[in-house]
Amino acid sequence: MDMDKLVALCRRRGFLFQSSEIYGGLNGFWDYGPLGVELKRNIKDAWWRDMISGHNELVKPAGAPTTYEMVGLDASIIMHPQVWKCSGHFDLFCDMMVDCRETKHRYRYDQVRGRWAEYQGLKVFVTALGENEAQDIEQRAQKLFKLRAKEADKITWHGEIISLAKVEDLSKALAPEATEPGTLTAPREFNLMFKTIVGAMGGEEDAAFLRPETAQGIFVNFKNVCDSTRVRVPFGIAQVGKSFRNEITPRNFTFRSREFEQMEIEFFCHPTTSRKWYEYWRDRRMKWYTDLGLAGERLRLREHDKDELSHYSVGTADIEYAFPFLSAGEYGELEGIAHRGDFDLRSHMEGKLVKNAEGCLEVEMVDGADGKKVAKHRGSGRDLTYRDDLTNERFTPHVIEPSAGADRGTLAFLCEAYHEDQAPDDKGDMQTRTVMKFSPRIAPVKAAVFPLVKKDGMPEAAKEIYTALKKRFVTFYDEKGAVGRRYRRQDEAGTPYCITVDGQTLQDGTVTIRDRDSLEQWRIKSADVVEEIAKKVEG
RNA sequence: GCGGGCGUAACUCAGUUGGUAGAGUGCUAGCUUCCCAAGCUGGAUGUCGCCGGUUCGAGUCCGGUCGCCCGCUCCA
Repeated sequence: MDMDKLVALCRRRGFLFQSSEIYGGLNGFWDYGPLGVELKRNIKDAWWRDMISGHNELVKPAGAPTTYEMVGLDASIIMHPQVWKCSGHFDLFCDMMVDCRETKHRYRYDQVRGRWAEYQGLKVFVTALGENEAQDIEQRAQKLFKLRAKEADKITWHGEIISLAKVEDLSKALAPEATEPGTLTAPREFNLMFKTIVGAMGGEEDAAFLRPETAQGIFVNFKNVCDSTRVRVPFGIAQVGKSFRNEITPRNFTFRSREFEQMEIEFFCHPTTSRKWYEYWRDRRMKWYTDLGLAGERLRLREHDKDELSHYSVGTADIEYAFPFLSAGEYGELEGIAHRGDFDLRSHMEGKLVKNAEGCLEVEMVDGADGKKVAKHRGSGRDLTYRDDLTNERFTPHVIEPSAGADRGTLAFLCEAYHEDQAPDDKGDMQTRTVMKFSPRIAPVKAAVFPLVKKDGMPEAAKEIYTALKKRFVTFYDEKGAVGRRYRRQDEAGTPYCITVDGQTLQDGTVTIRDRDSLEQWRIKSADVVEEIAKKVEG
């Protein structure tokens, strides 16, 4: 499938527009048009219904260890800045970076390390990356000074290996992959989170951030939900909402946007059953996509390798889609299902966590004012543990996080739906037909109603059917031009069913109903149209 | 962020050595039409991405900027 054709169709038919287009557009931001908003809403609604409001806590679903409860939440986009410090986003997303003009590589300013080397009056701060930094630094210094290995002792070394951040004059620094000194730019702030100011008179000390993920709103409300709803572990809290990240390179249509919408679940369970719950959610979420029509070879479930896992995770799987804009064999992430252990709740209790030498999580400490070690980012100090009031056991729940991208999902459904096939025109010649084969449940428009010709009372009969359908479904009415043209227009919008009033309708009260994919038509009573569409769309 | 390519109607694209912008499709009005886009007759549409410069005159030349595509980089 040609991505350019899909992009053109999305614009032409009103699925997606570039944000602020009349002003030249804004990179990384997109608007959903009249058809797009219906599609995306249908996807979000299906998710909410299937995961939360339609979940029956009395029945154990297939594959689940036990019954469980699901509730929803809608947290604010701007939260207390400490949330992002404890979650780790602040340190990770607000680094100072330096760029190398020669190699075009970018480094974290404080992570580049090196040592002062001097030879024949030339003093250079030689840097290196990786595990063998001491050895690499020596070799790179030799190379820079054009010395043989046996002449290595002609280099005078000053001080120990230190961070580049402690070097004042970057023009004397040899970048990790450069061949000459002085190629690094001045350190620049690198804000992956959107910064904003709270308060009309606020200054820098009132800085806050637009959330880079919805998940933290759930974690910080964990206790509120427990205290107000009588839910018992295991249970999940779900949330749909906008998140914001300054992506380095927004690209590939809406795939990597700076403003995007997430559908996230944080599922809280007992540590001993967490592995089983992880497997349950991984499989459940995969099935959700296939049930909605993302069923082909382009969709896959991929378990992360051990070394790919985040430091706190004991298991992660991605649901991925082979988007047409990716190279053959490459997949883009639609959803990640992560086993996060007790990392998040502990972070908000104790403070920002890091892995220690033994591989255990502990609060990251820094030197305080009086020389004592203090937490780098202090937690809330609130008790976020859970007490099972049947067993009286108190524990920090483990978390399974199925985190889906609503825009990425929408884009995948658009890609999957796009088809071109051959259909005969009124002369019997084959013509290329563009058809969006959405599953009826997510199709933006469920049905279109046409009078075959604009006379003989057909428009009146058609309008009656349209009015009845409109009460329950997004429906489209069209009486203009040749009926074939009207069918084709609906094909491009992905409307699964077209109802046509013809001469026979006026005699026996039946209409034709046309299937978008098979082009088959059959007759039903016009009084049965609403129920017939309901059966097809709602299953 | 870097390098390369590109930006003309809703879409796909023409537009010569600088001289006031065109086609097809689509859209639209009417007619025709009892079922799958190209039957007939009309109609509308562009600050030529944006800003500035050169010029008597810029879609065309120059600079900047924004956006898109490709390759690096980045992607919790």
